[in-house]
Amino acid sequence: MPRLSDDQQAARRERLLDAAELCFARSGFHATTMAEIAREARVSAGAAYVWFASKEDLIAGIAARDRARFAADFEAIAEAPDFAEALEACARFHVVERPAHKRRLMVELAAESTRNEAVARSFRSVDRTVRESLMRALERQVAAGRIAPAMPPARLVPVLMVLGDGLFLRRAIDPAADPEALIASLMEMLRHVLGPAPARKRRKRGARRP
Amino acid sequence: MPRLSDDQQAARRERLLDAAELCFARSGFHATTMAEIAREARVSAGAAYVWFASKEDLIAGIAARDRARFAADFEAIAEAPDFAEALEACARFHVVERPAHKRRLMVELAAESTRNEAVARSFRSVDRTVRESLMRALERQVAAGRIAPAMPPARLVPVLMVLGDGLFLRRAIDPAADPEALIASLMEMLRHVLGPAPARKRRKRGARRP
Amino acid sequence: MPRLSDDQQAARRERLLDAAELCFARSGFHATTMAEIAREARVSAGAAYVWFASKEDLIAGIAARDRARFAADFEAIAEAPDFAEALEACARFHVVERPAHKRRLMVELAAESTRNEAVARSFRSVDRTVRESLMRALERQVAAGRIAPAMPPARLVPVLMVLGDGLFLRRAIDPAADPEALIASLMEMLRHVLGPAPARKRRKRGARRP
Amino acid sequence: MPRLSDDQQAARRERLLDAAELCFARSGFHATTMAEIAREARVSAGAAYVWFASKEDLIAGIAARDRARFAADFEAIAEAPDFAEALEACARFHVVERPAHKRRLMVELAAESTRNEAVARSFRSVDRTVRESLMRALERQVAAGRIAPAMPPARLVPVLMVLGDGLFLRRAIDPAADPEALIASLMEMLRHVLGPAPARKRRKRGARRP
DNA sequence: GATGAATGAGTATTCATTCAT
DNA sequence: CATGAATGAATACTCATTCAT
Repeated sequence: MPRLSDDQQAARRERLLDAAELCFARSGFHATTMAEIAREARVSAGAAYVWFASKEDLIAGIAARDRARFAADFEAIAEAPDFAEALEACARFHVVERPAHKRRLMVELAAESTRNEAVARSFRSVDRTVRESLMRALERQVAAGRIAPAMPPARLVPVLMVLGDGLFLRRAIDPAADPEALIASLMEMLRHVLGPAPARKRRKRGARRP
Repeated sequence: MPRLSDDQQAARRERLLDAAELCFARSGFHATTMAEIAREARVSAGAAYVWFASKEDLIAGIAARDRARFAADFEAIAEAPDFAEALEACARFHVVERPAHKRRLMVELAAESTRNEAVARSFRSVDRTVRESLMRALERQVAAGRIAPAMPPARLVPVLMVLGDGLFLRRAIDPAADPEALIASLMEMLRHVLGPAPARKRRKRGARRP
Repeated sequence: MPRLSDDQQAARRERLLDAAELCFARSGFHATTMAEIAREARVSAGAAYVWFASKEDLIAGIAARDRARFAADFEAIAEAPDFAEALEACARFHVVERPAHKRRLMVELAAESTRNEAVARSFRSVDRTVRESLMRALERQVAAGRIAPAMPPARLVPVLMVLGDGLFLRRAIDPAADPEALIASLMEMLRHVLGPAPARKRRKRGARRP
Repeated sequence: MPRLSDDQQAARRERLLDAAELCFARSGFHATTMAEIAREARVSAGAAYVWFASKEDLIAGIAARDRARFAADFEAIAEAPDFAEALEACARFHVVERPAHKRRLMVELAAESTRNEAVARSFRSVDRTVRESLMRALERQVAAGRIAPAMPPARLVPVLMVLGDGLFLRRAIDPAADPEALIASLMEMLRHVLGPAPARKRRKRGARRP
């Protein structure tokens, strides 16, 4: 049979990952059967094994894709002109706009990361990326005199990451949480800590955003 | 064997809960077999079923006990003289002193709470307790003039909870995180937001916020 | 502790047998647990084992009691003045008046008799008794000139037993069967075969039942 | 392995049903393990579940197949030229020729029919078929003047069914019963009740019974 | 490459039975 | 004698994985 093109292969993988994500978020890794995933992806039971060596590998694949997306978003933040604004947009995207199952999946993955080395690697890798991106962003903004944080970036970055973790977790498991209100409150707190942009810079900002 | 006293019954349950907690934290709910738990508790395979109707019920039992402990800690905070200090002590206890498996377990429980209604109930219940305790604490401190938060308690409490969630999650899954440093940074940020404290500092505050 | 009197002991056994009968008829031997039986008898789980060595022994005990009752009924038939009448009364008692669970139990026991030697013994024993009683009854009635069967007693008795078996089984498993109609039809057929009571007795019967 | 043809699928089911029948008749439904059945059918432990949803479903499958066979036999009787002869042949087939385990199984199924709705349905369905076939047969024979029953078909049919039930049960659980003798006696009784035969034979029979 | 039937190890749960009190 | 907690062997059923077609 004709070998599938790379594009087709990638499409097959994506389709299985999508199906698996849905199923895993719905029932958890262990309560989800390979048969369910195959059904959701509308392929046969054996088909998944052409693209993933095992269920574990499928989980790892999901972690890798999910975390890669995450890392990319934070690298974008590092380049954004207004840090707080970019951070808020990113938070809103992940916590409000993305479908809920993505967040549930993240908690599942977090739990799994303590046992599945491949998943743990994905988490470590994205953590490093996020940390570095945030550091870079903060340092640039400080250097530019746009913020004056109440603590040095090296201490502030872990705090930002904890805030993100908490926002994610809370939103994933507490259906009563109001994400917009939470983001607003967190950003307000954050602006306190990042420090009001010094008075002398206001003009600049005022110029850009009248 | 005549009926066990209530104390003895409770002891049997505790022993099983302890064993289950260990095993669950080690391998996750689904990869842990009832046989393992029984072995860890040094009882027979069937013994668990004398005290818990099912594995699910055992998980729910763990959630209930864990969350109850948590709620109690926060009720204590509400009565403490110095809010920030009490909060910090509580954080340090849960995030530094308690054995690591309790934290891993909490992530596991969080993931499970989206599927197991009994676990979800435990989470909702402790959330309510924590929220109310924090509200009470903040309002008392504000009334006493010991803090002057940058935002009303009703907005601050969710922020505090998200901070706690994040601290917990980060500490549970990131072995590289330095909990003491994190707590210190978070408390510093918090003190910024809670506003400068005691009377001897009031003049300063009065100066800043007339 | 004071040894129970024989009467008390017998009462305990009867109570357990009654409970077991109910449970067994309701769910079958194997789906019934010793715990259910104990609960139904309002004794503890271990109590049954004071009076019966095992579940199997309990089943055998039920078979023995049930079949003994049956054998006694047929011995009475052998002594009755009017054979057909006595037979009909016996059929009506077992098939109409006795509680339905006794019949369901009998089917259960019949199935079990192919596997449980003690139960099989009970069945063989009652079969012998019934056969002999019927033989005796038929021969006496023939000798007395009250019946003139279309076939010799040695051939008729097995037929009667098959009729009884069928009546019992049908009534046990077919809720739509009308037992009174069935008995009437069977008796009518039987009277055909038993032969009309000789002419000289007709007046007597006619006198009794005008 | 691509999808099996319908024939192959049916063959797989038949093989499992055969194995299950043997095992069930040998040890009863509940004492038979799915592993035993699989071994008897020379397939793996999980294979049964590809074709039957559960043990219960397997039992129901046996009941359906067994009863279907039974119903077909009786429909054939309805078409036979000589009713009594056909009935006798059918009885002989089921009670003498078929392997003993089929009869033991029927008692087992009868007991189960009071608890397993699918089995009960099979019994009800075959009962209806048998009843209708017998009715049709009797009415045709009566109309043709070949029999003159001592009671109307509507009363005779239930009697015939009870006779069949009894014959089956007796033969299933009483190893001492002589099936040929039983059938002969029952048929003799039956011929009494069905009444004198065709006109052209009347002289002979009339000679015997003036 | 795709299919889905087949495998068989693995597991939660049940339950007859025991026995310390 | 009675209790009911404890035992541990037994079993229906599941499911990741394989592989013949």
